[in-house]
Amino acid sequence: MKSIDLSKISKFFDVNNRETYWREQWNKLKVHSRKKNNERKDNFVIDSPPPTVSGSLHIGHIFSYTHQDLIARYKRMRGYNVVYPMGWDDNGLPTERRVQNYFGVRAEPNIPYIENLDVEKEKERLGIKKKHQLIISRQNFIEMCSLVTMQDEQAFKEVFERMGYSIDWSDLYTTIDDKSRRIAQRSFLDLFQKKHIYQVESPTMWDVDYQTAVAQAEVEDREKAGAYHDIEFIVDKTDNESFIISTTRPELLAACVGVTAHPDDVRYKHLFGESAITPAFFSKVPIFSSTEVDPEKGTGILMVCTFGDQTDVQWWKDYSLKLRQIIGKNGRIIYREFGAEGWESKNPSLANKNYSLIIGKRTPTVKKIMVEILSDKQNSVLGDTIPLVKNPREISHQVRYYEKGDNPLEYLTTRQWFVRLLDKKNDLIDAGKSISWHPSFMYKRFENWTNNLNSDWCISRQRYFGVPIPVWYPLDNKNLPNYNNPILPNEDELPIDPQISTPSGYNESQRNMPGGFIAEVDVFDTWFTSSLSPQIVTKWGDNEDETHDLFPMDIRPQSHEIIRTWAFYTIVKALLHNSNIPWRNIVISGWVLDPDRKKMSKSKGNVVTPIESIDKFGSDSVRYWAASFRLGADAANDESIFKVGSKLVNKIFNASKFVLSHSTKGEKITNDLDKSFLFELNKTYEIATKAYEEFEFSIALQEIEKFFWNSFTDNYIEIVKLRARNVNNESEQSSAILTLRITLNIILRMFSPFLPTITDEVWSWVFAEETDSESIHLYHWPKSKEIEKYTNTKFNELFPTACKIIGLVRKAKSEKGLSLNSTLDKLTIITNSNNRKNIELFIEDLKNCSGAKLVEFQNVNNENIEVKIV
RNA sequence: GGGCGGUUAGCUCAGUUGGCUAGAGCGCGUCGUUGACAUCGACGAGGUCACAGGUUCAAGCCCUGUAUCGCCCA
Repeated sequence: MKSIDLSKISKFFDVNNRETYWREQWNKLKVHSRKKNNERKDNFVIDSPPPTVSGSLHIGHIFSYTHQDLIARYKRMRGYNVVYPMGWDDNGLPTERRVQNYFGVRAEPNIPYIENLDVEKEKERLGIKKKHQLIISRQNFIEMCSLVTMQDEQAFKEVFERMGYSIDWSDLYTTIDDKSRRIAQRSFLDLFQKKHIYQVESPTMWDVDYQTAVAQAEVEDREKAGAYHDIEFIVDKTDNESFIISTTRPELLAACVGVTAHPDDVRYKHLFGESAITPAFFSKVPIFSSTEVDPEKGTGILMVCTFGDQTDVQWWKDYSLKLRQIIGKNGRIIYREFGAEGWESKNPSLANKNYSLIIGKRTPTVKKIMVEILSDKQNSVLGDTIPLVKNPREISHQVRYYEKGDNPLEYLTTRQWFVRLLDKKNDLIDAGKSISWHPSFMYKRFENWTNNLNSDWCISRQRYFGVPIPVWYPLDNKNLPNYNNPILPNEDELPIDPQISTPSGYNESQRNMPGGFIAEVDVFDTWFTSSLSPQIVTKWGDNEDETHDLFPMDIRPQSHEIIRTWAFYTIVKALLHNSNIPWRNIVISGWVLDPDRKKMSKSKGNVVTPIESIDKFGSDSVRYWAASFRLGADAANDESIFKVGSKLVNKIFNASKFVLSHSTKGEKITNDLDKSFLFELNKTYEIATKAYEEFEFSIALQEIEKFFWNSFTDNYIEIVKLRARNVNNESEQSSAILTLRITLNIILRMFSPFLPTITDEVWSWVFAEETDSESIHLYHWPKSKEIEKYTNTKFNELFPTACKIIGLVRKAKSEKGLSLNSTLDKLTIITNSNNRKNIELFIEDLKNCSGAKLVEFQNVNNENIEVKIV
């Protein structure tokens, strides 16, 4: 039996140095490589989140990626072929912004591609100043995005490796690479063929800064200051009755197409069916009733505009109102002419004079101008009273924003592609129910979201760095596109960029020509691609398609704020493409909060990067911190827990030195106390394993740690220390040494998913050779028979009893001010005869550990145990 | 307004189907080091389990309500 020479092992564990060594070693041994063509039941597949690679990783990423890795490492030890891929999400707006600033370029549709583009030289050639943007093709823009993201990807990978994540890098993908583009476009073709996709020109939420449509999932409400403007309208009747509407959006008065109030509202009941005339623009609009109106709000009667909000859109559809769109794609008021068709006015010249004051302005300015216009009684319908009946009343209200945007969303009528979802709510909820959510209450978030969906999924974006929507449209003889008959590519041509590729049956010379074709310029919503992470990893539809072996996947780890996006859309895609759930389990990590309990975010400026903590405490300690929180629970970025982790690492290092410095030729565990101790180990093993199976790794960690520190180092080692050195009783000695080594071996394996570096370090001293397993991470999870074969149920209580007595002796010594290793002339144990019989089984260990020269018993008829020392 | 989660020691958190005197780590106090470890060990102080009712032989845990913090959605 091999043992170690204590004098050759350093006093402290050099974390940083050994981390580097072990990362190289794991790569060499291919510890994290998965096998292909394994049967589904032997694989454990993780649908790991591809981080957005614009910017840097923060400690919150490390928190949740550690949770995944704990599961990956555990399952690998359980004998599964663990498929743990990684992706980089480089697709989308954050990258676009960076590239624009970094290179000073901007993409636009219909710009020719330039091979080997050198931005500096091209600017010089065209005489463009350095700080001005060069307009380039989408393809060139995508190439630059790839360049920029590559640097981040390298940095991310280094942090992930430093943390010891057992990712199989051979499955790496990026959401803009050929494979992802191909599969995203294949997804589109499949959904199109299955008639889940449609294209329509209709009011859609629009961000005026990014100038793109956005989906419901990307919208957030923000509390903003606003003001009610009370404006007088006139009923279009001979007696000139008037009423006052209350609106927070006076800038849309020119877009007013109706007036509505609650059907039961006695104030306005008699008006339904009549028409009203707007001030300033003198449009005649219908007055109708709607139960959607809250009579308590404002004046109880309101104007309907195209479009102020979602209900305006609904009223517009339900009551077939006119379309008067006045806000352009850039958020500025566009040119309109009152008096023209659709823009009828009782006083076109005054209407146009007023309107000319707001053309080209943005909404905040328009609000102010409208207040001025409406403060002039000339602009009232009858020309006699001021239409703005009182000063605007300031309020605070919820305003809808694109989550990445700085200005409120507008509803613009544009042509967009949609995936039909509203008819699938029940199927989606059923799918969500058949997935196990960890923690289970997170399912409610999904259910609420799905139930509250109010629009189909808008998947087209008017952006550049994304996956192109793979369609063309035929052009008629007047050069107008026929959007109803899109031309789709063949599947084997994918991925394509319709601005570069030619549809079959056409020549490139027919591009943009009458009778020819025109390319779709939009790209997909980034979620359209990221929601395919399971299909991308399994290479769905490709030649080496692994769907059969890997799908549905086992777990989806993620955090809770993207349940409505990433989890939701992934469930959608799996349902529509595979008629299945994407994964059996979804495992949700909480957030990392700063010490003030605020969520870390770049905008708050409270982001902490992990590198400093890893340098200071070592990655095992950072992993310890992440592992000590249960799923779904938010965690504070608390340095004191990193410290606890590094203390544990150190303790493992030292205890292992002690245990492995002993060796024996014996092979039997004969001592009953040793057996009783192993029974305790078995209990810990069972609790930890069960917790792990339920992804409750924090409980597993807590149990293992408690056993290691309290039972093993503080008690068992202290109790058998002298016996393990006693060469005069070989069988007793070897029983102790074997117990120490078996226990250490099993504890190390149970700790190894949490603390992969220190456990492999210690494993390499002796156990690697004994087990013929060069890394602990290649060895299997402990099996209960490894422990149970040594236990003997008859004396299960011996070890707890021994701990109790040792505790009492320590307390007594402490109270007398004696040092713990002081000797005692006599130790008296006061208890009943049954306990006495048990204690006598380990009386020699007890003498050794307490320093007592003599142990006496005092018989009482009592289960309790008390001690006296002299 | 609807939904979800939290509220336990000075701090960070456990407490699994109700069951002995409510736990851990950190911090604090006292004491202790020549052989695994001072990045250690021992002992100790510290809690009306947010509040109010209720169910029960028994409630931190179950029920009702309230307060408060956070999140998701209108």
